Amino acid sequence: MKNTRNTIAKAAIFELIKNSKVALSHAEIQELNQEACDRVTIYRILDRLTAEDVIHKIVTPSGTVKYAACHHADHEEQHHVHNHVHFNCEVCQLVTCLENVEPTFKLPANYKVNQVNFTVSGICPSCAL
Amino acid sequence: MKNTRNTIAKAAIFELIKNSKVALSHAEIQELNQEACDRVTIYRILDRLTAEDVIHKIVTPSGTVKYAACHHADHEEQHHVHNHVHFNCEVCQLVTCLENVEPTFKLPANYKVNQVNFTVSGICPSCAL
DNA sequence: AATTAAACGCAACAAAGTTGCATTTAAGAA
DNA sequence: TTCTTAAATGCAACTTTGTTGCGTTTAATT
Ligand SMILES: [Mn+2]
Ligand SMILES: [Mn+2]
Ligand SMILES: [Zn+2]
Ligand SMILES: [Zn+2]
Repeated sequence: MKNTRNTIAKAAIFELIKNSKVALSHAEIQELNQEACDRVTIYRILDRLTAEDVIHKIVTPSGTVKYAACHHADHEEQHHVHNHVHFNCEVCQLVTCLENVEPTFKLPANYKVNQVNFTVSGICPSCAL
Repeated sequence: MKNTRNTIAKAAIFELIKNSKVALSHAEIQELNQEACDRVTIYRILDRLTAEDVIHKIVTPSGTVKYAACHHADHEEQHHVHNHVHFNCEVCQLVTCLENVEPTFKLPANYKVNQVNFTVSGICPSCAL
């Protein structure tokens, strides 16, 4: 694996994502980070954190990209598959990892799975009241 | 429901999507259509066809948006839920609807589902050879 | 044929993401 | 500690993707 360095910006952005109860977009991260580093740097840090498997990328049906921390045990698996469901509320727009909801499905023969992206959109319990 | 008209451009684009074995992006559609109409018009037609439920939108883990024809029986349901899996090959980049693969999952109480987007990426049978 | 709102083209804009390159800096070696 | 070097950053420029406003065209109904 290629060498990776622990920089201030990387640590700060990881903290933001780890402490958030909901998935964050690039724009939200930039704002939360008080513009402490360049937009481009954030893109690159997000790519690195994703490659290191400490955060994962979520793409909603509307096309917006968000990031959330991984909650699997460290180094438990070489390359974790994020097969849990992400819920995207159409009202509050928040995206949450439903870590306990893991869909079961069976692909036809000879398909090799590397990554899954399960996103469900609708209305979350808070907005349903 | 709002009035919708059958224009030449709309019919042409629907044909392209219907006759394609794989899901198509906006850019691919524009090229296949020989630039016969404006980019903006294509965006609007895709929105209309999606609203009419004759095509559906697929967002891949890499963030690219594609469209595929719906294969459910016409008017079978008021608002069809596209709960089948889409496979995105990392080698050939093609996105295919696996109509027969419908994951089962159970959300916690009080979540209302309106739409799902299940995308699996990896290596397709053709590229695995 | 007349009417009318849907659809269109075009220009301008906005958001999201990428690339190249000079400069800075984390981290291991001396 | 200092030296070394490739990783990481900032900045500018650019591309790709999608949106909006508005005047004109056109499908569909009367
Ligand atoms: Mn995870
Ligand atoms: Mn369908
Ligand atoms: Zn909500
Ligand atoms: Zn393939």
